Amino acid sequence: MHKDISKVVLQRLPVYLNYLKTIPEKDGYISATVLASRLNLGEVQVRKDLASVSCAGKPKVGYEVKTLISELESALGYDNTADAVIIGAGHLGMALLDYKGFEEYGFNIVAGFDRNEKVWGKTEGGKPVFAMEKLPSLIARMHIKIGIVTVPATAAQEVCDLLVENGILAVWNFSSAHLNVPDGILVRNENMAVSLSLLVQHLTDNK
Amino acid sequence: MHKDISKVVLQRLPVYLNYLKTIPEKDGYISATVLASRLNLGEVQVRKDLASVSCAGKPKVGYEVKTLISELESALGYDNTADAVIIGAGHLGMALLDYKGFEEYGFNIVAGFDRNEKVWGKTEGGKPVFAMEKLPSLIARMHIKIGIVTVPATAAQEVCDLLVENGILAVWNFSSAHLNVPDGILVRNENMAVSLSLLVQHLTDNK
DNA sequence: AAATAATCGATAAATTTTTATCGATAAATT
DNA sequence: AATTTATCGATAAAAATTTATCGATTATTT
Repeated sequence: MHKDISKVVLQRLPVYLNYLKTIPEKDGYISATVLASRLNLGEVQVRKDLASVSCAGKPKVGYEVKTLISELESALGYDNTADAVIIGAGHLGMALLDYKGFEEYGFNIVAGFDRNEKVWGKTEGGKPVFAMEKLPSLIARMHIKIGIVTVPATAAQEVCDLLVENGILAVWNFSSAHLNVPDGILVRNENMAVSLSLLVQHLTDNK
Repeated sequence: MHKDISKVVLQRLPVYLNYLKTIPEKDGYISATVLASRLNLGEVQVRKDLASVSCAGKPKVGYEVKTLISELESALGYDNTADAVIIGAGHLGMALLDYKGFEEYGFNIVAGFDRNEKVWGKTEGGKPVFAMEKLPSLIARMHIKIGIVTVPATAAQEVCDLLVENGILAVWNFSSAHLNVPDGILVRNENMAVSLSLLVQHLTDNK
């Protein structure tokens, strides 16, 4: 079986998956060569990446798109059926609540939570937004291990503490605050400015 | 001067910067050792990363936080403000329009654009949302080079083409669509599910 | 049926990134 | 003033990642 796929490869796999779903060859075959040139990647790199997921490549024709897609999906979604909650139902929280990409990768955002009762109810996508008070019982009942923090920086630590108290093991932090957590709790910071920064860097380099 | 900072390092620098801005030692010194343990990174890695930006580290005490912050900021190019526009004023677009992190790091989202006239006007954060028709003139007048695409996947290519036609050089794509662009145009895809996936991976590994 | 062309997948080389080691240096201590 | 301690920064080693090479394989063409 295919295991131990490295981080960098794991980050590229969705690119392939994403692209394969849009191509006209959907019912036929595609070669690593073609895929590479379409995505502006190295031919060997693509072949090696795909090898970590599939062994159904045939010389002269390449990979059957259909099987490759399902192989990528299972590799990415394998063991990933994880539930998560979002704290902070502002624009970003709402956007993530309704983000369709998660389902595709086996993630399920169960619900959002917010202090402000004006946003309680349902999102456009049909996800519920509850009062903060309901958080502990829901986390416990559904054995949720992942919390997504989309509150303002000033409230982030407080929310984080609450999550940890209630048994959350991993925190995905969208606020700009640095979160202090006990050992064993994983924090991943998402900084939009970083991504934009890298984009701009590239822009000024190539000139 | 410090040049040729690699991509991986470039991605870590904002983590340091971000953290340094929040610490109590703001007016004093901090060592790579302490910084590393606080951020759960390798001591040597931190020292090496900082070396690519600063040479003001003093044995026994470490780096002066104040200077280190400004060295990081200038290395990351946060002095040079870059303007950008957002196409698609749904929840995600709105969230990005009002995202405070950008300003803080020297980026300026000038305006949002949307087909739907119901969202024209101002965001909560005071950023304007215009009709699509106003896009070409605004891009031209303000010499905007960066476009952020937050429309549904079905409209993404069309929007991308429009941006490119009007002189945009870099596209930050939040839709799940694969974008075709001419040579010389940079596309960066943001996939939320990938980030979450990496978080979960970590979670299941360490157990 | 044989020759040709395209591509896979494995192996190897090159490059990049991470981690380890260690002497030099500056503050703190004796 | 000498000694100890903590840390830097440079150099080296290890590990991971990317890129190149090449024989094997399979469809296509002759």
